[in-house]
Amino acid sequence: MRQALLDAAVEIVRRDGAGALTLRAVARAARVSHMAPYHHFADKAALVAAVAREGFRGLRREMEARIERCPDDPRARFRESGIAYVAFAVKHPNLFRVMFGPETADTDANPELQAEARGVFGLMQRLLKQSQAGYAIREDDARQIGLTAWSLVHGLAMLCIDGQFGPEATSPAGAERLAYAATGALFRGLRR
Amino acid sequence: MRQALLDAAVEIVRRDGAGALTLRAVARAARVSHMAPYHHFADKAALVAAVAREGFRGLRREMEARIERCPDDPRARFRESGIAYVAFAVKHPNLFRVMFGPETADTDANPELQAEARGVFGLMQRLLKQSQAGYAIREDDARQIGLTAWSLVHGLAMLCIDGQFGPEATSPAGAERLAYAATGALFRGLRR
DNA sequence: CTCCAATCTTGACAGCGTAAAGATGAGCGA
DNA sequence: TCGCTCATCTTTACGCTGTCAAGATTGGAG
Repeated sequence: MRQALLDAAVEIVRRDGAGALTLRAVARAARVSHMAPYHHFADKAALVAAVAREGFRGLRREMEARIERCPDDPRARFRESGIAYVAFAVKHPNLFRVMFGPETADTDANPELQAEARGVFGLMQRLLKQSQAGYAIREDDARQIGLTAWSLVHGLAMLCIDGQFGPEATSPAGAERLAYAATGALFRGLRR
Repeated sequence: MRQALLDAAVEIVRRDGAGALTLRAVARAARVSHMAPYHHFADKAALVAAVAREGFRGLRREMEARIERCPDDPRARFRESGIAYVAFAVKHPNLFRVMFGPETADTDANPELQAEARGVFGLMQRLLKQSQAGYAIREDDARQIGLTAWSLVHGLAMLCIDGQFGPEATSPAGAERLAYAATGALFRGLRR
């Protein structure tokens, strides 16, 4: 039952955005009374947090699937995880916005959600360290570089789904092209 | 009157976040009936867009003020504009979230807001071109580099105010330190 | 069989965005 | 001066929302 409600909530967010995510709409989709969800989620914020958690799990799954394409090149694995990050955002923009939306942000009271988010960053961090072990990346402060890389792909993802880069960036192909170029620039640096 | 309503709306967002932004609350703050705002804003989305526009103007003002610190170093000016971007987000997190929030994102029907956003990117783009003219940055596809830089500072700003970097990143000083490090990494590149 | 705890339902309330219609009042041609 | 017009503001009302309170159902432990 809880799973049915959660599935319905994710489906609503996917189709109509976070603004359409309503406890009553979820209850209707699950064909129960408008108060039934309260026996599985404390309040609306808890439901939103559960949706976000589902999103983080999906993001992590797609990142892990993608880096399996190149098991032997640590540097490419690190880079591809970032590409997958942007691709996920463009493929599931509404879900991505919920994952980093204001309803979710102040939920410091939700350690499970925070753990899931840290898991994504942890994956990138692990890939970065493996890249450094392969001597393909300078061994500067690993955390600082990880933060920089995360910021780059996160900002790219956000601006893509906000349409700030134009409509061509909202397609997976266009977004991935941008992500390849941006991560390449980060690897190389901007100097001549 | 319209300005009074808008000021009240900005104040509410600043203090209590976008969730507290309500047509009726704005009307109460301006001591008018709950329907008076409709004679100045078509609907709630228009009010939110106006608040976001105000935010973009403030962001641009802070960026322009900051780059005046170093009028002679084009490369530093470009970099400082990015630092100011992150600093603004941390200083006005609720406003920043409205500027890039979902209510604002789908408002492609609001060309004024879009123009204001493009103005911010245009400023960064201009500073980048001036950096290139000074031969301190390689003259690759300027738009691509601009997009990369914008993504980096935007993602850094978002993750800072989401608390993903921990509490120390939510202070202006901490966020600026992160922004210096991240932009430095982008300039230098990550290779050894 | 009984009882209890978990689960679900019904009903109510205030707050929200917004539609419809009435009130107010300043500006202006006669 | 009168009376019209139009922009502005108010009042009232509707359906939607999240949530509280209280009753109904039901399946398993004693």
